[in-house]
Amino acid sequence: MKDVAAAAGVSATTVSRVLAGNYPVSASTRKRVLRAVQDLDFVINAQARALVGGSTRTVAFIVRDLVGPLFAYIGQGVEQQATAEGRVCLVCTHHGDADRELELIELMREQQAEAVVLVGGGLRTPEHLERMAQIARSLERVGSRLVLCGRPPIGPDAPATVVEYDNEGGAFAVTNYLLSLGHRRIAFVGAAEPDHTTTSARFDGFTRAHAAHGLTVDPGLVAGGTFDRESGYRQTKALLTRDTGMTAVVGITDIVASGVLAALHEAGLRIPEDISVAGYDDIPQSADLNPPLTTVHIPHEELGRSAVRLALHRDDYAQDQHLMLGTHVVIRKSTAPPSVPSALTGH
Amino acid sequence: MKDVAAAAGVSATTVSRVLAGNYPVSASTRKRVLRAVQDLDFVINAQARALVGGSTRTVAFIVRDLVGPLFAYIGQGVEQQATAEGRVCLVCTHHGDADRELELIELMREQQAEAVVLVGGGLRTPEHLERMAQIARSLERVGSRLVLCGRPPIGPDAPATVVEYDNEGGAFAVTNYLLSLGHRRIAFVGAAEPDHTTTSARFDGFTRAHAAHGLTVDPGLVAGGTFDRESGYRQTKALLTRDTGMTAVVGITDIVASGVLAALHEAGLRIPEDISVAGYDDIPQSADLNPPLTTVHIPHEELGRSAVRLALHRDDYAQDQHLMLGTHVVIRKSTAPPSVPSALTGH
DNA sequence: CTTCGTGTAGAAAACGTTAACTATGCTGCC
DNA sequence: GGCAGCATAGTTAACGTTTTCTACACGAAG
Repeated sequence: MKDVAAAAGVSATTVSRVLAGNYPVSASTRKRVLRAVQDLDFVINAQARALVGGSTRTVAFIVRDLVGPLFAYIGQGVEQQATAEGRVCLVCTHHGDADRELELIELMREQQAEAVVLVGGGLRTPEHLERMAQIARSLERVGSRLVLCGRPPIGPDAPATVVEYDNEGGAFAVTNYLLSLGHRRIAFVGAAEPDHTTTSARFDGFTRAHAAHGLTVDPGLVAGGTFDRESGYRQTKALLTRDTGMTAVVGITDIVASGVLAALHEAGLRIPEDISVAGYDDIPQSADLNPPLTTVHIPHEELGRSAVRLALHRDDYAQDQHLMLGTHVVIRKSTAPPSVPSALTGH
Repeated sequence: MKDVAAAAGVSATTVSRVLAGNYPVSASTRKRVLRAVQDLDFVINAQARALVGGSTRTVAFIVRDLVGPLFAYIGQGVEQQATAEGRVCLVCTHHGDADRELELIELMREQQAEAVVLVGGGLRTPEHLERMAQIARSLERVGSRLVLCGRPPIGPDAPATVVEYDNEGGAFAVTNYLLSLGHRRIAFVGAAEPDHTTTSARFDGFTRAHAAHGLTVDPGLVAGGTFDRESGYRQTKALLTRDTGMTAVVGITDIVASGVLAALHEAGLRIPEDISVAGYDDIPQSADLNPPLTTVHIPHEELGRSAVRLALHRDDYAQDQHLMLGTHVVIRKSTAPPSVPSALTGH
């Protein structure tokens, strides 16, 4: 910048003012400065500006993986809103490791991010919650803001913005839909990690729908596993060997459901004639699966956008730092009434 | 940091040294400092450190969209390698706007990113190439590095790291495969934007394979469109109304191919019995399409990792700043010999 | 007993920018 | 003509680190 100032025959302050445009500068001076900026191909140093200006104009988002379509869509929302608000985006992945997640938040605190958006579900043990609350307070102290996007609040005292969706309600709705079709033996694939907010909320909805129909969930129909396709495939294989009498399967995720579908196809079962399948998330490619998948829609992008919007304008939205967005079932071709409902009901 | 120093009864210099660990500090002093850091919940200011230390330890990657699975996988590679090298990742999207892409590079120059990775194909007009070369030089001047990931080099004089894959070769191979099966009327969907590197390379491979069989491409079988599913769907609809006699379709992208499949299904055509379909990219969900898609595999993640590795260690890999990774055809169920090959050959 | 080296600590300058303050030359008014 | 007020530009300090240089004490060697 000194070089530019010298080339234009002015002081550094004037250059700064021309670039920022927040102070009157005469037209001729402005022209000379701009000319020098061009000639020297000068760009401002964002670090130095942040150091004195107070804000880095940076939003961080921390996500399980870049490749999971759900995360990608939420991430897209975060990025778009951040860009729209003139911010730059930092991104990190933790691959499902809760401790790594905390480390990353710390790293983002060093980076002085204006907001740190945690995308997707997370661990919910008392210790982890306590550490998270502490981190939320640490962030607040440096003027940053913790944002939970797709995850329930940490606690009443922790300063955090929360934008979640009705996870449990969606699971209730899709399970209820299957039950209404006449299914009584519904498997749930992907129930491991009971301390994970997404897992527990979805399983709770599954259970509550059964209860609403006066039924209890058969533990033999509950399979564990992780959030990937491979897991859905393997767990379904295992279920099939056990002769559970299931007529429908709910995958905890569309990705998991695609593994479920693969295993069922391999076993020669027709979908939905022989067995119904439902997923969760409504990722775009669900419509292209074979058959197109019945699932629960989440307002992915809106989730990400709101997260950033609320966090950056938290003075304007002061009393509104907890948003719950709705979910709804999307019925496609992978679900139908069971073929011999009465015969199986009493199983 | 001054607070920590005061709390520990030492100077700021000493605190810095304890944290950096690059200077001998007595055990007792270290303990006191660490204690104060804990008590005050201190984190270093990355901006200030970057300002004096010279490096921001930041890698930027600029991508069309976060949600395209191809980009996501390459991005994943970038992020992983950057993290492995102790860097932090900045991400931006340009949604296919080439000018916006240039703006973003400029923005990343302000951010003093150590490397700026451009993911995916791009525009290739003379003017754009010239501006790009200029930007590459600008980046070099501030110690940063332009990295082209999945795009051919700008020119011999532009300082850039290039990690590309054999785009044209893959298109040749998959087209050649269809021709070998006996197809003679092969449509190409997604050929708009002829100045786009990805489009032109893939179309060139398509053309060259025809030439190798002594054939020329019928312009009536070449459909335009963009890189999304909707475009594949619409273009295929249009092709179907024109009675082209096509027995196979190559989608410029797996995403486009999924739209092609949808349109063909809707028209009541069986795949591959009535018509074959191939895609490009081998995104993971291609295996779950109906039917599983024959496509061209790209080493997505390796592409991203190499890009970062080469850029950050360009003194070690000085003479090796242009890498070309291989592609290969993945044969699945969406392709088969044409049902009445001889009848259509002479079309 | 001086001198030297070594281990540890601090002071001061520097990084590139902005903000608060100060200075200069005009214009216009009494 | 003197002076208030305004438009424009410059000076200086500050942001939070690291780095370079300097300082001090202590033990060992001559």
